[in-house]
Amino acid sequence: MKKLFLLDAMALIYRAHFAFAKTPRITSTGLNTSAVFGFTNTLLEVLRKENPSHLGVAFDTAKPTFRHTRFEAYKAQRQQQPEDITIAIPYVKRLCEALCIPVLIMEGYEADDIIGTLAKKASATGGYEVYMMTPDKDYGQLVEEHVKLYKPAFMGKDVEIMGPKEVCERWGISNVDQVVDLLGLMGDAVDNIPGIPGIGEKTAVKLIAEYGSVENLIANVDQLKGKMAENVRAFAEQGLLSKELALIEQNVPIEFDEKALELCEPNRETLSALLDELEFRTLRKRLLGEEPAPAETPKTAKSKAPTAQMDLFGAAPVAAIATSEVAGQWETTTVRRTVHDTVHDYQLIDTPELRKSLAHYLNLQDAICFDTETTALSAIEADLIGMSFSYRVGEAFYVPVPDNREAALVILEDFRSVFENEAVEKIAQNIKYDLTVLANYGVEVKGKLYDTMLAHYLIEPEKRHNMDILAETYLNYTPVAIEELIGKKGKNQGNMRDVDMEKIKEYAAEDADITLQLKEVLNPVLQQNPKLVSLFETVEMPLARVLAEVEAEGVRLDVGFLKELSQQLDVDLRDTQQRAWELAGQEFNIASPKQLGEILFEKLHLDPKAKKTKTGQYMTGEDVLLGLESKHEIVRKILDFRELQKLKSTYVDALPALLSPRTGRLHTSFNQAVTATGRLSSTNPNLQNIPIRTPRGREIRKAFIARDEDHVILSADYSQIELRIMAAFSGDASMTEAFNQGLDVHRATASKVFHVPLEEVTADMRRKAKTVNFGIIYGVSAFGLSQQVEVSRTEAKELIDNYFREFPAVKEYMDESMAKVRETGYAETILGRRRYLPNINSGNQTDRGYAERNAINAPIQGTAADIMKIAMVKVQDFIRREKLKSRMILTVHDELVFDVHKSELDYLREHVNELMVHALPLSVKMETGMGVGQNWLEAH
DNA sequence: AACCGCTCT
DNA sequence: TTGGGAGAGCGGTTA
Repeated sequence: MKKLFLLDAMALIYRAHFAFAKTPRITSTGLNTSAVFGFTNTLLEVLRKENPSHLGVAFDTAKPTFRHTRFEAYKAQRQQQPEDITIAIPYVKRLCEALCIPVLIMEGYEADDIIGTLAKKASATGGYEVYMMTPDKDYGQLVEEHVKLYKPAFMGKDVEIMGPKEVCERWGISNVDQVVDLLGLMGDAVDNIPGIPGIGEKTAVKLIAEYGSVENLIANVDQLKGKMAENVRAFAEQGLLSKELALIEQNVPIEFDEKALELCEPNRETLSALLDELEFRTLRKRLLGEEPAPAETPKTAKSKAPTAQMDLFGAAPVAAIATSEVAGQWETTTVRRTVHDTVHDYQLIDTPELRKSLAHYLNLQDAICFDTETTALSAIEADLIGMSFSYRVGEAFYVPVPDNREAALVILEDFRSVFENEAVEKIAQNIKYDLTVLANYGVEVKGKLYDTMLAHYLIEPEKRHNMDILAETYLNYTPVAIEELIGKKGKNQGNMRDVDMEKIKEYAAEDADITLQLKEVLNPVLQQNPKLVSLFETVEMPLARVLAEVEAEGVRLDVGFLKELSQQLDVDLRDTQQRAWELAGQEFNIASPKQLGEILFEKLHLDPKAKKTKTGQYMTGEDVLLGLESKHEIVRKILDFRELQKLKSTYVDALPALLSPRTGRLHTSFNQAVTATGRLSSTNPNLQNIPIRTPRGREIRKAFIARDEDHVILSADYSQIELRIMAAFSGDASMTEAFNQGLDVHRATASKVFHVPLEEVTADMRRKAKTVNFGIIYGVSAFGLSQQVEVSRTEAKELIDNYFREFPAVKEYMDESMAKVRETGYAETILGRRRYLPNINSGNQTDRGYAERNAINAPIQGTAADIMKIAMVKVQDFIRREKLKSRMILTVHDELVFDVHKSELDYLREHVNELMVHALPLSVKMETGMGVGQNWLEAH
């Protein structure tokens, strides 16, 4: 049986383009090659894995198709094709030609019509197994016994091959022809098929299961009720049209030329030139087996181990350890990987002798790279499956760890000396995770730490920092995906324990190897900026250790209290909903902004000029609703409902579910490499957004309690840290003075701006001044300010003008900040943490404005983060040094929270205050606020 | 998956 | 007259 692959170039190009959206591949000449690269990889993967006998690549034409002529609206409002894609298409065509693959184009038809037609023709000959390669779902309609849908691997998902059975199961239909009925109802945003409003996938599947087709559904519309019946009636024609649009043409006047589709030899010259132009170095090497210029292999740190001869297959570590008596027991696998064309040597270390020998050699190194394999994403819950080590590029070792905890501890003992060796630097990607896992097995990792993720965070704070992306960007290498081992996420995700040892070894060892290589590449970049080196070594790396400890400590949660609160909220919620329904005169989903908007503005006509969002929905945000509060009783009910619903679902019900089964406590996870400014973030759960503003929300803080009767919660927060930094950076005399004299800075500001003595400042004046103070930090405009303070635009402008007149240095500082960014391209904190703001020179005023505000905010917010990070490191050092029973348990941007043993309260409070205030002295002094209580609320 | 809305500093 | 202060994460709805 011959094997024919038909590729939908357009769909694959689009997919590749968006897959690389966050970190596009750019050549030295500025050409974005993401789409071409993605497509090429997909194409080569098929050639390698599937070994087709025939292959063709179909494109759309730029000319209008029969769909355009038949349906005017078709693709009318389809968004403009991204420029990078337009540019990519000719390259993809050239690539196909160089690879001797026919390019299938037919004027007036789209790629799917061509593929549909050829698939049917090929299938009719009886000699072909046809695979249509595309991520598009509408191809489902073409599937038959020997014509299959081939969905390429994507974002960790495996390749998926769908025959008629799979397609029908996927959509819950009885016949693949019904795919078009489904699309007719639910529409398809990508292909600009409108469908029927209000019908999504779920509903469409249900309706087609019952009625079989769009036509039959329309004929039986009387059996439907409510909104659904209305929609189907009103949009019946659109539904039929949509179905027709979704139908793929299978009679395109195109010949099925078997000879032309046969695979043939690439044109090496054309291909070589093209790959050079695209700067696809690895691909070039792999396809043509030659390099334009010998690429330099990264060199590892100088090793103390005996250096062995490197042969082509890099058997160095075998020789290196051959001096030991266990030589010969090393099970060496040397694999020449076709995908990456990389030579490596990964070894399985699974006997006591091998482990001891490995540990011996690890202890001789200046630096080692390691990684842990575990059973869970959450480090707190994870069981160790194995560890990998590497100290020379291309060489790595994998040590499996048994399921049984006792046995696991025995193995860890073999490596305790290594982890606790102060003289050996430890390199890892996201090292906090590994520290936590090992700590749970009683192993403390000592010595200098080097986290490649954090190094990259300092180099490129706004990019992504996961290892796979770093490897692709800096090593031009695609590592084995974890999904290849345990499958995609979801209910059927496999357990790493069940995976073949050889595969785990390759995967795990590779991670250590790659991480080591990344350090070799990233560190020189970091070293170019001495301030970043210092920030990395004295702040970020020590902090990673601190965070691991804080996370592992966790917080005690009063579950009984939350349970009661939940029941109370439930009652209140029902009441509020009932009352809102009565006031609306009908039941509706209050949580649906869409339905709510319709009730408020179309049924109750609360605001004739209600604003809509860009997606055509009424805006129903809190500020809008507050403006309507006096118009109708229902508005208050809706605001109440929203508050209750938020509290219940996001906090009261969610938090207890996240308690650790192991410790019974709540362990957040701090992310040290996500924010653009240097702040930390907190997830699973986010403990940095626990309510405090409203009385009812505040209650939730009562659930965060001290560990027992001998402990209390201590909260310590920096007072006005960002404003103090602003005062210090600008050198503004009166603001500095206000702080250094310990005045209420907002009151002092009001006094100046409104020209009244301090004691005559009213509450309202202070409120306005406070808003301006905050607004300034963010680079506010008059309009934005007027919204916040609820004053007229004129008054807001006056306020700002007065402000700048009274605090001229602040104005100067803001201008200087922007000027500096215009000149250098980045904003910088006091410790040299950078944020790149290329849009500061953009012609687009929205983009430029955003960059300008960031030029002001980033150094301030970032410096506050720097200071807090230093304080945390110092405070934790103090707690360790003094061997206190008290623990740091949370950090919320400018606040630290402790679970304090009562006997240590005064001592700790005093030192925490000192360490925070003097963490990084500025010309404006810092102040803290401290509070103590049985729970987090009382501590404020 | 995108959006809307809402929580925090 | 519409763009119109910063940084985050999460739950619910909708398509």
